[in-house]
Amino acid sequence: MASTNQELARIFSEMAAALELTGANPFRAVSNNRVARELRDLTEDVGALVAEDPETAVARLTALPGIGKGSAQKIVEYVQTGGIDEHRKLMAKVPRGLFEVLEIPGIGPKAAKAMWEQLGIESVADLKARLDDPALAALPRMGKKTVENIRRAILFSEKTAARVPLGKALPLAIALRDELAALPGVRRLEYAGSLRRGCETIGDLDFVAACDDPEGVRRRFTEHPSVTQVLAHGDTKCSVRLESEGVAIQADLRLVPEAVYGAALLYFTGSKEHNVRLRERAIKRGLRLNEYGLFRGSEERPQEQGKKPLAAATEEEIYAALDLPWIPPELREDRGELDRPPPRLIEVGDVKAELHAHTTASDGRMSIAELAACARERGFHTVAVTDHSPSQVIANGLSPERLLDHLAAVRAANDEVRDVTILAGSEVDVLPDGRLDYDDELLRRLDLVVASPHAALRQSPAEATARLLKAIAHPRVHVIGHPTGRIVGRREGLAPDMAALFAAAAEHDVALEVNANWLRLDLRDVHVRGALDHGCKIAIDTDAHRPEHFDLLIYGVLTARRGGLEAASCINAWPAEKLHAWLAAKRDA
DNA sequence: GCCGTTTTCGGCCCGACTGTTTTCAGTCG
Repeated sequence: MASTNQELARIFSEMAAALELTGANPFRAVSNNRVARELRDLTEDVGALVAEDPETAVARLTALPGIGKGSAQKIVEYVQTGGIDEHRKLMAKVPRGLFEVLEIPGIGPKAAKAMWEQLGIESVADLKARLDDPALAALPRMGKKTVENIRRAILFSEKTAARVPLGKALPLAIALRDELAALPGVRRLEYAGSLRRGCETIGDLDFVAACDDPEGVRRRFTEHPSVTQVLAHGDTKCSVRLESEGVAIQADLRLVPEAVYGAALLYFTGSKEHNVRLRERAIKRGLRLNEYGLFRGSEERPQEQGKKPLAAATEEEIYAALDLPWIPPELREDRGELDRPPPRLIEVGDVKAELHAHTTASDGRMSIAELAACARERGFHTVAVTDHSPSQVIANGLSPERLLDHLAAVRAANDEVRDVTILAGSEVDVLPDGRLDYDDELLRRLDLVVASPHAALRQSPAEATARLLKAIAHPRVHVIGHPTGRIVGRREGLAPDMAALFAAAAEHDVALEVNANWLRLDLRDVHVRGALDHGCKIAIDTDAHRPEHFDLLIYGVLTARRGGLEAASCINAWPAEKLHAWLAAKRDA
């Protein structure tokens, strides 16, 4: 069941779209979108907040950047009455189907409004039916080519998911990057955009290149075998649609002189909101920032006047000229990163333990020895065997008797190996009512207990909160595995009051997992931030079922970095002695 | 609608590209 926060975020987004479609002041639309974004990222449950005390809730909400008195009142109105009057009025004016028309690349509010008002087009279905109608091409600023582009955009959107999961986009981008970077004359080339920021889904691939032979790189890019359509090919920027390994995605390449590579990389990495903050900061200092560098003065296109930028070659020097330290891409989301010194974010190399992995005893493909070998290959000091508990029938969950046998096998394997410690653990189901799937006596015999919700993932936020709070309070639990059970783009999962979970996890000294599988990434980035603010410990685990799953670690690390995680707060990055002592303390308590 | 080391009113980031137009609006990132 969706949380109040997410419901409200959707409503504010809808109001923004409706405002655009009715020709309202465009800044009002921007503003509503900003509120939607804050709500989406907020880990406190506004429903609970308002229920407790509306006045405090308003104060708390207006303290958030981008939420003013007006929007805070609307949020209260929603919680108290179940709806927002202005939203209802806007919805009565604008057909719902128009929102999906607005989603089509190339169609903005002006075009959608004209189609709707002049031709009565109220949905993508309507639009498709009118594609050959001359009246469509006759609309202002429309024409044959524009209509053709719309037709292709609709076809493309029908066969591809709106956004591609990080785990599919990253390997594709790395392959393309390496291929382009190997061309003669290429001095710098990197992927940028949401991919470089490590976002959980990717809208399109962005590449920035500095090279001696732009034409050669441009040609290789636009004529690449995976390209299905060239959308634009200017001197400095080209855009294509490409399909590869079952992934269909747009890709942009920006070609720049090496002297301004940093400015272009910064610009193309975004986020857009982070860039806006940087430009505002530049203006306050009498400077102007664009993709060609940081310039003195406020004249437009200073690079065309032959003016020399104060900084442009590297991101570091641009941040420095704005009196800022270099900010890691994962933090560039306009979530206050300009107002606090950036942490020394965790890296893949910091992780020295895998604490959530499966063997052939349940649904994994590795023996205990193979699991240990994978850990050793990566230089880990510890790996935990955490097979499923009986409720996971599909996953061949272990009965108490089988678990006891398995424990003995793990301890025997541990005696056989050097330089890796194999821990005997379990991924125990958190049952719908919050009880665990093994009794306490059995749990006491385990080195590590990862408690995870697998079933009843549609229960209400209140039930989910109670369920997970109970698991967190259990004295034998070390880690809560994939706490919400969401699947990126497919299953919403539980929507508990995350702030309440963080407080409890901090109190009971339970670590919260970032499941590194790119289908999960659960906790998600904003949860990590919230958990750290509460003083929680974080685990990053791959939930490995096969050897190659150990390679998923990067996705968990990127997500954790987006939440601001430092190695010290990640139990997988601790030295062996510290980790083992922490685990044992919980068992012996 | 939000916001304020000039401001409680009047601003609100910046440039590339396309397809429409005869100089630029719309869209995108």
